[in-house]
Amino acid sequence: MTEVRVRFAPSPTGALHIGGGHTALFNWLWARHNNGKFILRIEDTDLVRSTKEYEQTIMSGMVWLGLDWDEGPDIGGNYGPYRQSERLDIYRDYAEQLVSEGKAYRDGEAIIFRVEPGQDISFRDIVYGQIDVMSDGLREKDSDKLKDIVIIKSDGMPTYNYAVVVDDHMMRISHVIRGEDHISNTPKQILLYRALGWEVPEFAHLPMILGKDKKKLSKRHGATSIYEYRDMGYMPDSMFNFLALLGWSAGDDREIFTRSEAAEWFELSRVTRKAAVFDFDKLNHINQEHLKRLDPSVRLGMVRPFWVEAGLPVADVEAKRGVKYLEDALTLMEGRGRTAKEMAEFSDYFVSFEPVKARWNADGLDKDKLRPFFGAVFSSEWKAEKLEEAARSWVGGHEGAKMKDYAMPLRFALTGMKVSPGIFEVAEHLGREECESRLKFYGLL
RNA sequence: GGUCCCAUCGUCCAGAGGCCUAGGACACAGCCCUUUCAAGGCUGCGACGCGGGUUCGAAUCCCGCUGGGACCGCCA
Repeated sequence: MTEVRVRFAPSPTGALHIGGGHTALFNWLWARHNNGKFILRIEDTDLVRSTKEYEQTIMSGMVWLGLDWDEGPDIGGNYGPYRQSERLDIYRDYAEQLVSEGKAYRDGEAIIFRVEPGQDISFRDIVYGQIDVMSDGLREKDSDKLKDIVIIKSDGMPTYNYAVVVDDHMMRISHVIRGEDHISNTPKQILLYRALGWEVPEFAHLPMILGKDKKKLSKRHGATSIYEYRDMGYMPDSMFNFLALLGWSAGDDREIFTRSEAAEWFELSRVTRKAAVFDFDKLNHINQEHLKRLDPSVRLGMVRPFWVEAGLPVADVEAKRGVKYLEDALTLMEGRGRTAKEMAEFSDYFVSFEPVKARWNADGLDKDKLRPFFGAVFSSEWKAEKLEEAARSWVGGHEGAKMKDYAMPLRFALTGMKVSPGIFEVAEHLGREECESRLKFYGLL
């Protein structure tokens, strides 16, 4: 069996979007599953829209997702160059060859490939199966005229359908894995492979990703670029996991997995044919699951930037109480919040008293009634179990007193929140000194 | 207009003729747990688009219809 070589070939005319990330991901999975090579090729033949900045952005998006490539414009490889704009001579040479063989003709500066009728250009797609097409089907829009294929544009640049064939062949691509929107381009490319006398690679088309309204994902659906998800607090592991599940499954109930597990289990033959809807609820759930499984130190790394962004003195706290204090705070938060950003918002009181004060209001609070309770709690050893014990025995000793009537004010005073982890755990972690100072600030102690 | 593709719960996936009174996950509803909210546990709601075949038997195979989608650019 020949080596598996696949490629992701974005054009640097925009950021890495969800659809692109999905395609790149499946290529990566197939390469890694087969111990093959994953190649990054930049298709920058659209002179006006391509920029180096976008090329950079796309690469950093892939790095964020954890998709590393083995050959590419930045690291080179044996089949470069990996930027189409640097391969112009190659395209030119083969185009001239086609002209000299009478298979293509000139039209001004452009070179056009002649499409002969009556040819069977069917192919077998790994995902979609047999796709039957005749060259007679290649017609111009709203016309019955057969359409020849432009291969070199008037500006000297190759067209997509032509460059892709030349590059995939020369880069020894074994499997062309790309979006379903390319199925109808494939027969044209097969024509070119045949004219050039080259072996046709395997094709595997991937289902499209749709928005909630079942229309192709676009700006209207909100976040479409990968980075927006990073900024919202989604983790690359989750994004990877979620995207992998769009159009593929391991065949059983395994839904939460790592990159290497996915690579191990992945099979092109298990890819679905139906377009998939991008569902935020599912993404949220997957993110939450990954957030739960994270190492404390990694989790802190995810959440920290959002605390900093909110203007909280994270560095000070780290210096004063140690990194472990923050890590443990987040361990307490486990299962709360579906994104790192939410988790940061829900736990700000561990970092600073300021946001607590900002949320505070004393409406309906009977401080005189509360003080004896807090006094009893503070007379206990500063351990969650002991604190709870003290609280329960105080409540038990006062006719008609209910735990929630006391625990809730305590929670609100300490956190400024109506919801939090167990309040005695929170108190223990905050520490006696800090709790005392917070309660005293409000005159509750 | 032409060519091609798709069609199982609201959504993502299982299902490759009998194991399906169609399974799991998300979402939703309820219950349990409980100092709150999550998490967790349990229960419920909920789908094979329609019509013909083939077969002893069809979600699974075939045909038609309907409904979606992609492409038809000197964009990729």
